[in-house]
Amino acid sequence: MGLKRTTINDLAAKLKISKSTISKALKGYPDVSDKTRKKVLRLAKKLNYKPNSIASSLRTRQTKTIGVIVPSVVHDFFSKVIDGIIQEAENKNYLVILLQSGEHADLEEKQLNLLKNKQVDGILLSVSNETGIKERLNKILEKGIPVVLFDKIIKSFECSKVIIDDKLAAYNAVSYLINKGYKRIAHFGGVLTAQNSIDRFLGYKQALIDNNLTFNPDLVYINPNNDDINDGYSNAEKMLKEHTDIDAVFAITDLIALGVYKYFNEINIRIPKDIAVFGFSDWLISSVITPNLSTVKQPSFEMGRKAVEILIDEIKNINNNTDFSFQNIVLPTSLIIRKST
Amino acid sequence: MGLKRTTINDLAAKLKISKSTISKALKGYPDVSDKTRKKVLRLAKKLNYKPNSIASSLRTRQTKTIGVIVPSVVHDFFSKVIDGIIQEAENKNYLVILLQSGEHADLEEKQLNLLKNKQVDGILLSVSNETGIKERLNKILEKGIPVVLFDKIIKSFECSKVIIDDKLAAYNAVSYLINKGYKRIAHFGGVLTAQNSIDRFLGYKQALIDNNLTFNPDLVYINPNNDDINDGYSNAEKMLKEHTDIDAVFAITDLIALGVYKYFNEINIRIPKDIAVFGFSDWLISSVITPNLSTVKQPSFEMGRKAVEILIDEIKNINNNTDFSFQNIVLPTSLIIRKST
DNA sequence: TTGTAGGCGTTATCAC
DNA sequence: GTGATAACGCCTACAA
Repeated sequence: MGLKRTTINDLAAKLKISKSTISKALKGYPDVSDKTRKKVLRLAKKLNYKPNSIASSLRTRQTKTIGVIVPSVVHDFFSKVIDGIIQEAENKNYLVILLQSGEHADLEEKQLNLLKNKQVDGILLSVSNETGIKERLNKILEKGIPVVLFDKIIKSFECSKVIIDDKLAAYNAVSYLINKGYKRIAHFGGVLTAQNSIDRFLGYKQALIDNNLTFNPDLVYINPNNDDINDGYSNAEKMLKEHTDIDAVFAITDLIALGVYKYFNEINIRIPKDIAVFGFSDWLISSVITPNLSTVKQPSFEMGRKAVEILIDEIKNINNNTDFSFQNIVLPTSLIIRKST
Repeated sequence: MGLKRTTINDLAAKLKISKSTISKALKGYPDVSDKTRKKVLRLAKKLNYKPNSIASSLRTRQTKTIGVIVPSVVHDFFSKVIDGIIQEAENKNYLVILLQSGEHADLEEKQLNLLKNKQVDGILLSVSNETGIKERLNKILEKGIPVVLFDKIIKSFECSKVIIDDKLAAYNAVSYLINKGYKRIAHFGGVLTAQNSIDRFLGYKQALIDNNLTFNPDLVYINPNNDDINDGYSNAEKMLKEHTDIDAVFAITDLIALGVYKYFNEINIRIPKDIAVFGFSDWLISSVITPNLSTVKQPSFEMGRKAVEILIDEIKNINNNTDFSFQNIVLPTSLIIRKST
């Protein structure tokens, strides 16, 4: 059976060279003669030697692996972020362990511990909507392992972050609506435990105020799940029961906007003629539906890529005992204006 | 500095108990007295002891980690499969390392080797469209590590597989079109190096033949990238230049169908009145576009879940030296009939 | 330039 | 019920 993989010891035995020399030859250390290096390399190839990275990890305390936790993978935005993460990690010779919190703080905590036990070199996290994460994070992450938060962050947690300016993006979107002449603008927001929900709400509110429109809390509808079309659907129904003069909806995500579309379609409300709709995130779907949806474009792939870049820099700095300070990267967004507004 | 994590040795030193006993106590072995077990557990908790799974892996030759390679993560279908994979793996206390081949056989091969070096306990793979994979797979995977292929498989490679019956699903879809009265049905297929492209094409062809319609190779349009709307778009344009009598299109994926939608919209061809369109995969988008798209529903989450289940069974069997035979699981699909046909 | 020796943290075997 | 010892495969001072 060829079941046993060849190890450094096997090479050493066959070649009658000490295993330290083998190791050095394999890793291209300068203090090995060309002759022996070649001998080693040749046999290594012949016996199909592959380093056992577990053994190496135990010894060097580096796994060349990062852990990633997102609320969900089945998600246009997060899947693109993950794409960026995996690709950049691979460029830098890191592997990615992926976990989904499902927006549950308990699971998130458990997963964080799993990753630590697995000795990942660093963690990328987009936090769940549940509250009280900060204290847990503090406790779990106090010891040495670098963490970079992206997209869904906790402001007060001290670490590097890669985000967009949710407040500004929302502000711009709503300002655009106002400039277009819409005056009774409802907001279909998220639960206000999540920082990005808060910021998008704040941007909405500020845009109204700065444009001398009154902010009316009654026009704010909370969607328990940002990514559930049904939430948008039922809030649209609710809104139209309570108000007859709405002329635009600013939704926290494209999926909520889609729920609005669905209900409006059913009762023959025309978009944007009767009521305009603005989304957030630019899901694939948004450019294809009729009328296609105006939305906020987020740099998803780049967010993942950048988060990895920062994380790996921090890992290196820690290994070299180099001082470094946390970064707070704010990636630019843009409005995509289409037919729904 | 609390930088150093507490180890079994620390516990042993503090408690003046040998580390072997500590280890046993920690893992709930029966041959440890209640008294010492409690002592150990208490101190472990107090010092926040967490096992180092790397050390354990080196010793036990089990990493409790599986590797997964898919063509792409930004993909409605694969993201759902991955969801199923991660969740089932987590249920069984396995972690998932995720990699994307981008349909490149070279990268795929490199990644397979990476995963092996990382000592993953098993691999889940959905192969790329490029050819010649089988020989490479044989070479890479000859030694002991179990592999389960899913969705995009290589028929002749000997291992367990989790798939759908692509040919039957396509056959059913096209038969449905024929029964509805459509007679000049074009196929927008994929490159014929991929088994599922081949099978969907074969299903299309067989349905025509069984219903006494002539199969015309000119009505088959190949899309280099199954998931590129633009391919569907340009083939739609090409098709209408070459044929004026087409009354239905059976597309290999919903995204190709969307490309068809896009072109038809631009030149005011009405779906399904002028030409019907049938998709494959039931992307989220398909239920929302106008007219919403008839398509084939695949059990994506379940496919991932089942693949993990089989893989972990095989891992266990190998560890126990139990014989087992490869499974070939064919998951059921169904037609979702909507407004586009 | 090469080799020796020890250890990373855990687990398994065997003796006490 | 407990402990001594070795081993998993690799890396790295340090010595020769």
